[in-house]
Amino acid sequence: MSVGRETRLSAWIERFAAHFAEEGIPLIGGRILGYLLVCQPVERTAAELSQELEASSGSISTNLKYLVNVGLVTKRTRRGRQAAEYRINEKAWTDFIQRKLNAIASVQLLTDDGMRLLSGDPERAMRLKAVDHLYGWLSEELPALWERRPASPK
Amino acid sequence: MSVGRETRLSAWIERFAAHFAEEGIPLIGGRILGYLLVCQPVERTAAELSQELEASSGSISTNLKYLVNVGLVTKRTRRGRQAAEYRINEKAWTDFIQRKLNAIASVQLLTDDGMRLLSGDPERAMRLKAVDHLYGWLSEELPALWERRPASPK
DNA sequence: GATCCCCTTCGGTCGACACTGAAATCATCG
DNA sequence: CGATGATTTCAGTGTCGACCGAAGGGGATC
Repeated sequence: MSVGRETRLSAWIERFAAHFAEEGIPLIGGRILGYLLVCQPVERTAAELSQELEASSGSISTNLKYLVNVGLVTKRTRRGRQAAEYRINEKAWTDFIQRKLNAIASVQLLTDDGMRLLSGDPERAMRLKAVDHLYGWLSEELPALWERRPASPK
Repeated sequence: MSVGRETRLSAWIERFAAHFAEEGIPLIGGRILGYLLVCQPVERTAAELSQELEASSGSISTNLKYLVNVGLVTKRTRRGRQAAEYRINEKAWTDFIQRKLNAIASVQLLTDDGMRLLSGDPERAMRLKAVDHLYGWLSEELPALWERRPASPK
């Protein structure tokens, strides 16, 4: 007997959340992200998320606030509806990833400052130079690569 | 009256450590890294690091073990010397960065699995598809970019 | 304005992890 | 083999952050 699609999807959501937990996103935040990526219908209220994901209303609220803040989720309120509806904002994933790439490239600012402090002592600067060289290259190439990113599929 | 170079370097080390602390590397581990990148002479014993960085011998030991493990620092023991000497391994920075890039690209494995679970329901898969598309592109381009990385400067 | 939901806020708990310092371990040398 | 000096191990402490659930506040409907 095979497991149902929804069961497998919830296992997938858990894997999804686990991955982002390693990157510092709270587990429940990751679950919300994964869930909103595959749920039907696409919009959910906080109460629904709380029930589906078996998390307290407080945790849902905190994490939604965070996700809305970074743009990965959008909140929609409607007149005549007391409950706000939340949905994934696929568009924001580009910014999300760009921030990660920038974080890597930004080390170059650090190594650069370090090199300045060691100017006049090339011998001593050798170790830092090797690292600076690599990050210098990345800070050139990563933004350039990013410019070539494809548009979203239709 | 201007501050000395060593004072400014220790401030730089602190910034350096702070950056990597955000990426999950313990503060003391980051300090060791920064310090070993600029110290003169290049090799230090655990006891010296403990004194210079004002950290307990235990913390130094734990963090050196971690740094040696990921390859960023190498340990050298010498006959006739009870104290091991530690130094930066500039070469290992490439692997270190590659792991970061891989971590980003590896999300594609997740989105791919998700797409499989939603096959047969293109409507519902639309949101995930947008994200999968982006990560698919990254998982092509990042390794390709990495292949073009420059050799260390002489 | 009273009622009813729903959401957010907030105090409190729990677990994880960095760090310390002392004790145990290990290697070298007399 | 004992002494010495260095490192690793380990138990204990403190901090931080995720999470919960109850209390409070804001809309919407009547």
